[in-house]
Amino acid sequence: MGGSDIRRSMPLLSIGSVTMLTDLSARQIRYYEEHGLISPARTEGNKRLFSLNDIDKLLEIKDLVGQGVNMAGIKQIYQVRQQAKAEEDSRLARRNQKELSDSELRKLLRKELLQAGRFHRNNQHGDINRFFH
DNA sequence: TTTCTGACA
DNA sequence: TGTCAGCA
Repeated sequence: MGGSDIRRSMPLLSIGSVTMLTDLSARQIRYYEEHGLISPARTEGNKRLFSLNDIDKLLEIKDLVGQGVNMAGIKQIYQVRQQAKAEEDSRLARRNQKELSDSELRKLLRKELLQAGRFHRNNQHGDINRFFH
């Protein structure tokens, strides 16, 4: 995820601009929104504002439709896509949690070793802390 | 003028 | 999906 995602999700295009950019009809664009394929922002006057991400998505949909894929098919594709996304997220979450656990473990080990060292005389071989971050 | 929602001779 | 109505 780049830091420029905010720019690509910035709402700025009217439906008129989107029809010119995608060559899709306003009817189609609204239809795809009805089916949850896109979620453009709204102005105070309830006008739709599309982002560059929306444009990309609409172009993908246009391709799929061009390949003869119907609404049900397109929905399935996005369903699978978001499911894979969710699994990836939880995978990363588990990894991050393990890293945190390792960090806690290292902290604990250092404490134990330092305490054990106090039973001997001053570290004649240098600071045991050199083994830690 | 453009966009919005709803409906269908 | 197109298109028209009636609003804002």
